[in-house]
Amino acid sequence: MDRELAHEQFRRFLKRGDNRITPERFEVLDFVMEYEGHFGADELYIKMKSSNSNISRATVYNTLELLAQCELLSKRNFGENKTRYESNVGKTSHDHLICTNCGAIKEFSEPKIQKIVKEISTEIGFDSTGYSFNIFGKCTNPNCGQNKNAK
Amino acid sequence: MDRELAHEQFRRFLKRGDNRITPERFEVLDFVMEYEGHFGADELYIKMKSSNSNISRATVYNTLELLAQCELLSKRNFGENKTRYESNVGKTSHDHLICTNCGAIKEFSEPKIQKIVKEISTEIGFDSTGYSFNIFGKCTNPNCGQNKNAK
DNA sequence: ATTATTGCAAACGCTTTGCACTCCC
DNA sequence: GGGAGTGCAAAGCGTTTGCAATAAT
Repeated sequence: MDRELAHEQFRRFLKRGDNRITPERFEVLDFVMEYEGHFGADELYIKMKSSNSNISRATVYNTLELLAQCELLSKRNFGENKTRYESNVGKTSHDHLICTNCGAIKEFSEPKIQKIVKEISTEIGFDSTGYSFNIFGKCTNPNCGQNKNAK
Repeated sequence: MDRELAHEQFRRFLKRGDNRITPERFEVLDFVMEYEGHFGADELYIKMKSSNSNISRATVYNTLELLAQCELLSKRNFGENKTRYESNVGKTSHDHLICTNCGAIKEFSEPKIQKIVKEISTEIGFDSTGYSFNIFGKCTNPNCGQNKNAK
């Protein structure tokens, strides 16, 4: 089961790095896996608090960083000056199209990109650990532009 | 001459959008073109202030947004939750490798990326206006890791 | 017992806002 | 003269920090 595997992966990661196994860290992981789509760190904190968790902001922020290092979580940035996260559990790697008009986010996979990342890194002399690729534009949703959440 | 052309391009852009031609806007443009490499909005504001300009923060931020719309300026995000800008005057389009260890930024051009952006946008049904592509990793500079500015 | 981790609150850095004044059209 | 644009200061927002208390090793 995904949840157990994720816990196991996180536990191994923590031990490997001499980090302690704390209930708070696994509580954060559980909330992360429940999330559909992308979320901000503070958003997750608020959500946990309103579910009667006793977690602190600092712990949420720290744990998200650990989960990202552990690759259970992807860090994204959609050009809004805040970090967004997305669980990797049960998902394949992908990139995003962001509608700058209504805020809609669509996913796509394009294997050529990984290849390009490798080629460029080798060419320039760079030990690449990841990349970020976003396409911005306007989506074809007929209701596009009615969403007040867009910038 | 580049400076005159840029002014002319900005002037036309402003008129087209019913924006006013103000000395402050061209003052910002001049400072932008002087900058080598990437800079933050506040950084530019401070620099202008210390050059005895009477510019305000609000005007700098507003004008940078206009210059980006006008395509005299590129907006970048290197995963630090702040917007970075880079003058397009006298430069060709490119993307970046960011060293997460020392903060070094290298540029590269890869025409395949534009092609991919077009293909994906068509496929998904999306009217793309731009993209952002960053590769993260570790550079091969022997002094890498000694720079305290890196995250 | 030791010391990493936690919760809390306050500070931080970048950006946006509200307002009265200014000056482009 | 009207209203977009300006300068200023303060507020906003996401994130980080310092510290005493707690709990994993």
